[in-house]
This record gives sequence, C-alpha cells and structure tokens, in this order.
Amino acid sequence: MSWTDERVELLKRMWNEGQSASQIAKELGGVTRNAVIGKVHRLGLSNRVGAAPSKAAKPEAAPAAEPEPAPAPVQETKVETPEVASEKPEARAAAPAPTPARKPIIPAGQPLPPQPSANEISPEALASVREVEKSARKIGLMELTERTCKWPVGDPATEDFWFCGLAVQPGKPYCEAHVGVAFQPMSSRRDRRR
DNA sequence: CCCTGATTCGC
DNA sequence: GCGAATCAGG
Repeated sequence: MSWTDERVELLKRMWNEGQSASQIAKELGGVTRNAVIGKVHRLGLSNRVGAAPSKAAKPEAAPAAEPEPAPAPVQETKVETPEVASEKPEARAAAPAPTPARKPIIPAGQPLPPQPSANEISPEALASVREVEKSARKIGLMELTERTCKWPVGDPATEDFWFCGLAVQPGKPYCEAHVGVAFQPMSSRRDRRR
C-alpha cells in the first residue's frame, strides 16, 4: 500500500477528528499504526488541533557532547490549519444523528445495556457517573466502536440521548468509570434496595 | 495486558 | 519517504 492522495486525505481528516493512529490504520487497511504515526509526523501535523496533553517524548539523546555546530533554528510557526481545504462535494453527507423528530415511543428493540435504577447504585458511584457524564464525548449511536464506552445517558426517546464514548477499558464495554458502576459487587447492592 | 503517540534508523 | 522496532507513558 502506498500513500495515495485519498489515503492521505482520510488520514488527515481522521487525525484531526481525534481518531487514534490504530483506528486510522484499521480504517485505511494495509498499514500499521506505526505507519500512520510515521506519516503523521512526516506531514508535520503531529500536534492535533485542539488540546495535546503530550508528555513530550524521549528526552533521550546526549544533551551535552554534541558535535553539532549550529543549534538548528527550529521553525514551526505554521501550526494553524488554513482550512480543511475543499471537501469533495460528493462526500458531503455526514449527518450525525438525524433523530426523526421527537417520538414519545421507543423505536425498536432494546439492545441497550441495563440502565441501573438510581436507587440501587451507591451514592458514590452515582456521583461518579455524573462526573464522567460531564466529560463524556457524548457520541451518537453511529459513532460507537469496539473501543468507545457504550454507557447510555438520557432518554432514548428524546434527543437528549447519547453515549459516553470515552475510551473503554480493554475487554469491557464501558470506560473505567462506568465499568465501576456497572459491575458493582452484589454485597454493596444488597440492602440498598428500597 | 490493553492501549497511546514519539522517535530512531535501516531500507 | 517509509514503517518496524523501540521507547515512554496511561
């Protein structure tokens, strides 16, 4: 596989969307996440648009004894993206969640995770979910992947419904915080019923 | 162990 | 330019 214009464009788009290198690699196919990361760097778009908590990388290398003559003027003032350039008019149809108006009736089957009743969750855990819900990505059903927290929030019958969407705990359907409230020991749940 | 991005360096 | 191997960290 080679980096064709289309592939590079998809890479750029996904990277700017905050997708992980491995996800992008999976989407592209034929490349590993290393390839994606390598390309990202070569394209000079390592630091993503918004926030980049980056913990720096390798402070390695010998700070001293450097035969290097010039300090090498680091020129990287061009960080802002002029514009996402022109989009293919055809590929313009990314309606997130149309939500066919408010419908007081619940659509179809209920493959949704069990919504724990508030009165059988420990107060601490409850506070925890509330906390997480504030930082949740609030993704729609369509954005769910194998590694996004599938914790539902809100009423599916309303537009005020979304999924947590944070990174799941490997092997689990939920993020760390939601795994915590979803898998509570029987002991703590007993005696809590009203 | 699962994952993340960053860097190096032979190709 | 490319990306596997490796590193550093969550």
